[in-house]
Amino acid sequence: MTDTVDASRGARLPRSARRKQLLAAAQEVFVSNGYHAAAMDDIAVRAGVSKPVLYQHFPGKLDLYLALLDTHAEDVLGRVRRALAETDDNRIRVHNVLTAYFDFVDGEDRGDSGAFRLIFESDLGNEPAVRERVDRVGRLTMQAVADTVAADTGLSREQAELLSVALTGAAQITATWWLDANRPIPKAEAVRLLETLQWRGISHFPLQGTERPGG
Amino acid sequence: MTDTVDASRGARLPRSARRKQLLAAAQEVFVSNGYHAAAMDDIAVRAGVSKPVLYQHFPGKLDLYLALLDTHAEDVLGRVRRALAETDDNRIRVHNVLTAYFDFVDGEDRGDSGAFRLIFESDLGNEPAVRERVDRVGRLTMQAVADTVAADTGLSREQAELLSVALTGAAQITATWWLDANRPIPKAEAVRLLETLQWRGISHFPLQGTERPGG
DNA sequence: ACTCGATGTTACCCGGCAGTAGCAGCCGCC
DNA sequence: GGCGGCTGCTACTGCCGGGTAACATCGAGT
Repeated sequence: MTDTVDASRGARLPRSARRKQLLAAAQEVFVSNGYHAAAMDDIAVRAGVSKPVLYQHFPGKLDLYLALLDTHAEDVLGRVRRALAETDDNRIRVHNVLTAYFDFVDGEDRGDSGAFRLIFESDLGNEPAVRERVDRVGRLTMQAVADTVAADTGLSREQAELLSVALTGAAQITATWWLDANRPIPKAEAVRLLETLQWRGISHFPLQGTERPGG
Repeated sequence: MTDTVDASRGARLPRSARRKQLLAAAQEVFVSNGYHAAAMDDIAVRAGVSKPVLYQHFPGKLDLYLALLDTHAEDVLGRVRRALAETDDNRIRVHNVLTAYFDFVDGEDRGDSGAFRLIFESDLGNEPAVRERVDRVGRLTMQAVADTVAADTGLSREQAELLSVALTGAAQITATWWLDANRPIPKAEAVRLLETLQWRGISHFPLQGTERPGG
């Protein structure tokens, strides 16, 4: 998108501005190539700068990656928590959480091209520091949802967590799929369909005995 | 688990037996380290053999990985398709698909330790050959479900596909989470809970107007 | 028991890339 | 107006790991 390259090759920049620019360049390269296929040279060139400059701002490749990861982890986490806190109507909560995931994935507003892939599709899950951060996002969002589910259904904590994983996981997977499929239907419609699906599924728990065979 | 190493260092084996053994060793290493952190030396040592033997059976690291990927891709795909074909009762279909995912992930019967991670958590998604195979599994399972959903709900193809992604995605994510959380509840109970959630969600589509606010 | 080919081994090559040493130019400050 | 330090660059090192060349060993057939 933004060809930051050769616009200002050789120009001096204050530290904080340079840092932001490097992070932006790194994000583009990491997102489009993944961690392993991304060379530090690529990132430097992308930022219109040479490699040692990168090392003046970040001690190593992993640290650079983690800095990005942390930023976006806080972003999703905040969105989901706000989605739940904004109301006490559970149906609206379902709606808001779905919207949160779709907005996060669809970085239409921000220039943020595909930052969500760093978290949802990292190719560095075996690095402990990365795994810890990725797991943390999943765990905390799930628990935020599970708090409500457990409180309002009377299910055990384990049961509530399983259902919450189903709800947040579906939101994440569908949002990603919707984007990769080039937005086959409008965002609002996608959210509305999923909201109906999930609300019908979760709203009357734990009433048992919905036996109704046939197709 | 099975320390195939040094049991028979130096022993000659017929080609097909050796090949199976190499695939088994490769799977263990790829699963526990991921593609990038797995060295061909590791795999060879794991199989109690030296590196060139590996190259007598597979032209390169990627081919070895793809061979494993193909095997397990067919496995899940077959399980889900059978789950749908075994009945025409849609509620049982939901049950069967969930069971298919949980059984696939929980390789209790086979020695198959964590093979599902190769497909659901590959760290080589940027390699086109890998991406193609992983996408194919997701796409075909989704479409198999979407065929039924579209037929029985009257939704548009795009809408049916979105909901199908939600259903299969939730099955995949919850099964993986359940295993990683060390099976917090029995498999049958997890399936039953999710079956209820999903069946309530999907069964009466596309009836609109389930307005019922409040918590 | 000698040969021949399949099976294995040791020991190497070499390319890619993270990280670094040492040099060059720009700017403010006395 | 030249000196110091900050910003940046070119050019290198070192290592890890995929892939290979050349040599060794076993066993079947005659």
